[in-house]
Amino acid sequence: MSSPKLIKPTESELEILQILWTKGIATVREVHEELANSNLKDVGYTTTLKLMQIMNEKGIVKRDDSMRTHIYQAAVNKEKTQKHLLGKMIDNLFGGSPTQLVIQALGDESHKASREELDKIQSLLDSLKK
Amino acid sequence: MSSPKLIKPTESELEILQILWTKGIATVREVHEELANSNLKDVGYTTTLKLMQIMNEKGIVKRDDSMRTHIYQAAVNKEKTQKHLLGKMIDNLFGGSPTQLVIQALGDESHKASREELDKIQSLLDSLKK
DNA sequence: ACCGTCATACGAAAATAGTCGTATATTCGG
DNA sequence: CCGAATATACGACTATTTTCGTATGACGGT
Repeated sequence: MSSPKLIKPTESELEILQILWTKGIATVREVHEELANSNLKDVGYTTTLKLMQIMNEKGIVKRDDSMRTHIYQAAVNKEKTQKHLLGKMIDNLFGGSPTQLVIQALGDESHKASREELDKIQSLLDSLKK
Repeated sequence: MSSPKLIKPTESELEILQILWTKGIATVREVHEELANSNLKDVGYTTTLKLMQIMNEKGIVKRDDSMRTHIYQAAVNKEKTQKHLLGKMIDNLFGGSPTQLVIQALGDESHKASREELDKIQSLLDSLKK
């Protein structure tokens, strides 16, 4: 096995992971600001800090603590994590059928796919068919 | 608002909901057996019972308790719930892009879509394209 | 009528997640 | 050198989820 880790980030952890995936590396302060600005999270600084410390213990993130201000980065692969959680959702919500999930996702009115995206899906579909 | 309920079933609750969505109605015993047989859940009977009682309090399921053995059924719509949680996942994990989610889902090795399912997706895709 | 089986109710422990207060150390401007 | 600002560490409190033990009542066979 290449990846012995069975990661299951919590919702808060996912919010942090997203930021790290986007920024590559970040300090606690940066992540905290990002959470505060961009969206739906209004917690104290030490809360974010604690979360990231725990994520570090779990191995979800890595950090460079050679300096006073520690530098964090994601330690789990974005695509792998997406796949893993998606697989769980397929099992938990769609009876193991990815097709049902795909149909619901494509039919989601509030997340419409563009023509371009549809084409992208089409070519993936083509390659799966052969 | 048609649906004032913001339902957010836990993972265990989703497992139970799935069974109820499939069977239509079921007793605690039936749900419990199903959980034990079909898959990844090995808990005591009273655990399942308690879960379903809580779900009843939350309004996630309804029950007919006019008889000694109560009969349960889902009180939340399957498609609505799927859509709701899927939308959350699209936002939380895929940056709001359902396309990325679809691609990951179709590429999931452990949940391969059959030829028949691929055709189903194809026709949905066709109708979206026009 | 009695007993073993099966049902629900209920309380509460155990596990997990999220929150923050406070202590302490480092840095920097003056 | 001193104090304000900023960093991490750490313990603890709260809430939620999951789990089960035990009590109690109903049913069915003998």
